[in-house]
Amino acid sequence: MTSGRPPTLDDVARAAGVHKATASRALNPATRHQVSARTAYRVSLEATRLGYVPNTLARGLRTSRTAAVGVLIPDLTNPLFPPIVRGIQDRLEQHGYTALLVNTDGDEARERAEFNALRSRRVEGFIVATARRHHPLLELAVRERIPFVTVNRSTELPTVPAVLGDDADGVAQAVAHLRALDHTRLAHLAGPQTLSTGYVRMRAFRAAAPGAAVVECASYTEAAGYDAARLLFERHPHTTAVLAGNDLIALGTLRAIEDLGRCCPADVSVVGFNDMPFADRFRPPLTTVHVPHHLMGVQAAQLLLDHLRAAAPSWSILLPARLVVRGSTARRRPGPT
Amino acid sequence: MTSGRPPTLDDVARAAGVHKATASRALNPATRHQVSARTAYRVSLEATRLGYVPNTLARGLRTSRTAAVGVLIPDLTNPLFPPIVRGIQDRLEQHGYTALLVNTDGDEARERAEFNALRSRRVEGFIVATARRHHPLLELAVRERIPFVTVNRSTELPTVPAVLGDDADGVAQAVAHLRALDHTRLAHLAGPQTLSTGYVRMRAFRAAAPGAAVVECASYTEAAGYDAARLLFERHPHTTAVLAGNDLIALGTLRAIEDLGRCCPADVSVVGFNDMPFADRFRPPLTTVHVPHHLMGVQAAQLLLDHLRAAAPSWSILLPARLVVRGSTARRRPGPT
DNA sequence: CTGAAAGCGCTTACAG
DNA sequence: CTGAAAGCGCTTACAG
Repeated sequence: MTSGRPPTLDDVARAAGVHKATASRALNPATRHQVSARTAYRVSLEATRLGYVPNTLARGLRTSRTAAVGVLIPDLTNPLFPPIVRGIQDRLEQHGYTALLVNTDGDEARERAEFNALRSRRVEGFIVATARRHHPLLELAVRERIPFVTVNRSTELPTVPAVLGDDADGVAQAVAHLRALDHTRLAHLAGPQTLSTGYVRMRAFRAAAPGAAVVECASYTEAAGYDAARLLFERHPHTTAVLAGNDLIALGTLRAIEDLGRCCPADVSVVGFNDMPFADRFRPPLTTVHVPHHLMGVQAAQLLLDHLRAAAPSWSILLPARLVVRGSTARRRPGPT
Repeated sequence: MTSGRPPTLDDVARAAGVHKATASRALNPATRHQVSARTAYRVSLEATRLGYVPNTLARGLRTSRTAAVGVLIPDLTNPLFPPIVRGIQDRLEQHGYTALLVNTDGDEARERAEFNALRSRRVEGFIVATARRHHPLLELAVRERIPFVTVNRSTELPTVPAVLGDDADGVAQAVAHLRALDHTRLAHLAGPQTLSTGYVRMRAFRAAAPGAAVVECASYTEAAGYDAARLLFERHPHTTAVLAGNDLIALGTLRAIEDLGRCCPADVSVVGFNDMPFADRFRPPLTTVHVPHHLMGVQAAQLLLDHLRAAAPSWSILLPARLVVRGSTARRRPGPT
């Protein structure tokens, strides 16, 4: 029954008594009409009988369309990325495409190596979640006219389509919320300024709260958030409200607050960014800016797909952000301060 | 500078003044020694100068080795899977392999379609995290001698290598912990019995706590955990300790306890399973059985790789589970019961 | 409507 | 050490 190698188109053709070119046309929905109904039927029958699975590599070699795209993310275990990736996969799959996913861990050399590995698999384009504001590899990609879009983060090259959350608006909502709770001594624990998210959120914060304290975190991690928060409370002990660069930084901030013998939200309010999965189950439940990550992935995939079909100039997409108020923010306690 | 199509091996060969067969040998580390040092150097030089990226599809077509494996998971946004996938990717990458990842959402038809799509890309084998105890598709894969291993869950076919956590031991530890806290009215909210994890944990619970209440959840989700917990407390209101089938079921249980006006851990202790990311940040911090998911992925990838190299009969791997005690379990309150 | 032929970009026995 | 040739499994103008 099962021979050593999987059946080829030629095997199917022979079994159906036709030439492999005819079998090819019969099996491809786009060319089926070029073939008599009877032939199409016989070929399909033999194909299923033999368990024929077309060889995508061979087709790709011939047509130079692989129906694969590369997806670059920093780290899949960062809770931000699974929903984005899932959105990408869902939309790609609808179009018969496959995502080839790689982690870069923020390492430039590794990113370059992975990028080339993906090119050697002849992906038709890239979805990039690792963009930095200045990004030599992406400059190269632009020069070589390699189709790509960025997601969540952008790069400071013109003409690169991006799918982003409306970070500036999210920050404005967060600051307005804290103001409405009577907080006057605000601070921002900013994400890395090499990343567009860190930069945009910080600028929006400065615009909304001129003169307020800002400390930059070394990375978007709980540990970096903890360190930055310690520094912040050392320098500005009377801070009563913190806008964190993202939810992981917020988690680090919560730990720092606890270690300092203070309490969130009684003494200090904390707002995160992203609304990561299970943020509502934390202690305290995290007030945070929700960004529609799954949708972001879907839109990024769609944008790339559009780009691949028509070489037409593409646009960027800004998705709405929305403050979600939970337990980590409270009215400022009227006190001696 | 940049022509329309990417440079081929023949372009490089011509630029270096040799035949493409020679260029091929020069560029492949395994055959470089068949070529003079001078030629090897010249070819490499031209390759980098032209920005040559070998076409993996063409190579794969010729050698029938694609250096790709398919990975089947239920849903990437389930927090259990990112660490496993990351482990798989890390080990695969070390060997120059790539993972092709697909989500099945527990849908059998979809799984079959994805499976065939992956076969059409000529993956060399599969890592399956979607295994059910009875699994027609995997039976087919065994019959057709398609190399695969299962991870986290197993299937009831002999000869299929699996990488699993030691669930039975994890359950034993959890029950011992609850007993040590004086709990006598234990209950288990079991995972689906169609899955090896649900089945094995339930059997281990029955063995450790004969006669104790067991309710099966419809799925490994928070919602199903909530429903099952409501049912449990209706039937067995005096339950003081619950072992949940996994952490998501535990989260549903916590919500049910709250809705019933009771308190965890004061009234009811809850133990989860898996130690999902940020389980320590929940309210209350979740006592749970830690399973080394990243390592699990690494081992699964290694096992498949071994399998691909030597057709030798392979083995299974059982990784240690370890109870992590946090805030959701406490000594039973001496009361009127 | 169908077949014969060429070719996508590689690798690898086979000669020399 | 190097080259010429065949072939992996498809698709697609080109004839008929």
